[in-house]
Amino acid sequence: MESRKEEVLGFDSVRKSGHGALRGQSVATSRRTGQGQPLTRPRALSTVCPRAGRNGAPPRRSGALFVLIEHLLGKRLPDDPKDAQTPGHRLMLRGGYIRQIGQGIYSLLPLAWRACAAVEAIVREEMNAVGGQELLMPVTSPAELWQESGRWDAIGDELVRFTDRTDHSYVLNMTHEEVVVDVARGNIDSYRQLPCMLYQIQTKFRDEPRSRAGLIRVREFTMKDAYSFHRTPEDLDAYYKKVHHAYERIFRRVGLRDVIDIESDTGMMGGSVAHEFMLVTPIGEDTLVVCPESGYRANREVAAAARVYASDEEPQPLRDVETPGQKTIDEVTAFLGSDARHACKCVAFMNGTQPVLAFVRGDFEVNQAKLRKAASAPDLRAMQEEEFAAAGSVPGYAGPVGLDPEKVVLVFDESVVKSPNLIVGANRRDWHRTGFNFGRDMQGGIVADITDVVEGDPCPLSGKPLELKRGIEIGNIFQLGDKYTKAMGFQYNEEDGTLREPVMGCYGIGIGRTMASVVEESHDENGPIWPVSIAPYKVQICCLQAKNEEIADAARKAYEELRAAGMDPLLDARSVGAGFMFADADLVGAPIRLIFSKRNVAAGVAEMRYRIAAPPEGLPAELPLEGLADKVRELLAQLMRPYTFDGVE
RNA sequence: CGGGGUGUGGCGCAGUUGGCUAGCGCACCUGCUUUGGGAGCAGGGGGUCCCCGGUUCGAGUCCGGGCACCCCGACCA
Repeated sequence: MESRKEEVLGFDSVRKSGHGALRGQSVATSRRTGQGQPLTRPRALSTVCPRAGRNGAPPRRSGALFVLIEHLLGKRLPDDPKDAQTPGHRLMLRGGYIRQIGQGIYSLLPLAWRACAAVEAIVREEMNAVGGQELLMPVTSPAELWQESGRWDAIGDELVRFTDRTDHSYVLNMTHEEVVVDVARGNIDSYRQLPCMLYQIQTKFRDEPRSRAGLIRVREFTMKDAYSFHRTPEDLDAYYKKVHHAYERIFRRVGLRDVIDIESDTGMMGGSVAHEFMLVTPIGEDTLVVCPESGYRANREVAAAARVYASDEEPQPLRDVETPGQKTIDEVTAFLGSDARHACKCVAFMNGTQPVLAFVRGDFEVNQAKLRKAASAPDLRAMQEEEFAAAGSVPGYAGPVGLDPEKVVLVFDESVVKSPNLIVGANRRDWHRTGFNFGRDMQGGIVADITDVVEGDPCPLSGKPLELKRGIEIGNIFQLGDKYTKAMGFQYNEEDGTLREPVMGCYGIGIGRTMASVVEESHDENGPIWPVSIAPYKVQICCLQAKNEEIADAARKAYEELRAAGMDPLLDARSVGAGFMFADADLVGAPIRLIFSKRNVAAGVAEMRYRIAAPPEGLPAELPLEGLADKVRELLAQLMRPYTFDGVE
């Protein structure tokens, strides 16, 4: 295999006259295809000797190894691709970071992959630091495992299922609770082995109904997922806090600035306590509720508000009123000369075949995550018009009075329970009722908070106005409890000889999404501004006037010295205009740029440019070529400081 | 799954009521000249016009059906 590879990569086939093996047409022919395409892989890019450079640029030195920008796979474009929506997506397409292959499915080209690899390295360090053991679980798993946990039925189309040639059912794992519990139950028998944390960095597939914004929301993605097992909920809780802290370190180290942790919904993962780590950004898909006063912060799916519904209105009698053709809250209240605060909105759902009607005051919106939890209705979907009859109601005129609680689940928001004299639907066409008072006109049903928090609602902690923000979820942590260990029969021997199920936590980070979030947060119109910690290339050498032997030699010498000193610079010695070269360099986004030119080389210096969000004071504008590598290394160490903790905890 | 939009070389686009060999800019290749923020001249290569069917002497263009991708919504462990 090894010898074959060398032969195919054909280092010796670099032709004197011109192109490197990667571009050349005469490289070894692929035996399989016979089409004469050079068989290459990205790895080869960093080891292949480059071409001599066009137009008589200096020939390569024998034995020298370069990473030349013309060998860097990924075409950099002057125009914005039309499908790009967010700034980060646009720059990653323009810079040749990613290539879309289908809806929500991308190849990561070398630049993106290098940044992701840097993110992964940081994640590994921090997971190892909290005692994690890395392993690798498969992309697929048999249906039986998911039937054991109950999620084979509980999860919808998002879980991709398929059968093999012998008609056995499998899934593409969208998460790995089932698989990791299987691994753990086969390997952990004793309390002595607990606590235990296992993690992997692996591909997930979720058949999202809609992907968007490049790597921000995709169907196939790389995720770091970690799972911990504990003897007691207290131990889980303590460990959960440790991972929480590790996550803060990770997001700081990858250079994300505006990340907050918020309380979140546990959704179909189950469990009790959960937090999400959100990059706060207007392009985010989640709505966050925060209180600057108390520090309260939560996903809108679970956020609470301390609303007050005081009213001194006298209860009015319940009365039928004709409202021909008036269906919406706006229409009905306008027709009756009232307002949305005096109306009761009914939103109709189905949970499988079970009708679920949610009642909120007219000026609020139903929060489906809250409703799902309150009504124990995991499969909530909007009710179709033709399903209203079975629920005993009429679209546009649905109201709480007169429905059969045996057939219909009724959920009332506090805003309805505590507000007097509401306008409600009469459950017959063209009729409403006024003067509805919960308690007098309606008993029973489920009473719960099922509304969205709105801007300015009082904070549950401080009572001050809440603010709404948007965010991208880049990580989450859950306390799962014993849901999976119990369902899948994972037991261990306690000290006293009894059999017990461990309690479990799980902890995810989207690797590609984190990398893409960095670009969303840190860029200008010319390209990403990479944090030094995850920049695909930390140093780029730009050699202007590369046809001049002396200048090119100086640039190449610097390149070799930097490499020898353990750095991995990118060398651009193309015979192109300075503007062209700098524009490309901006798209690559190396934080440190060394510029070699006639006047710099004559002065015995490399000119320094920095692509850094907040450059520290006193960065050198040039460095002497003498001892350049050491100086650059020191500079890099200095620039890395904001992304490390320097032993300070 | 609903609503809207787009499919023409690697990217961005033009292509009239159906009519000549399908065009433009960028990118790419060759040569020369240039070289500090996307250079100039000359020459050159690259296209199943998303797919299938139909109408027609003739279809990128008209008709029917499909597919893909994007946006908004529904959905989202």
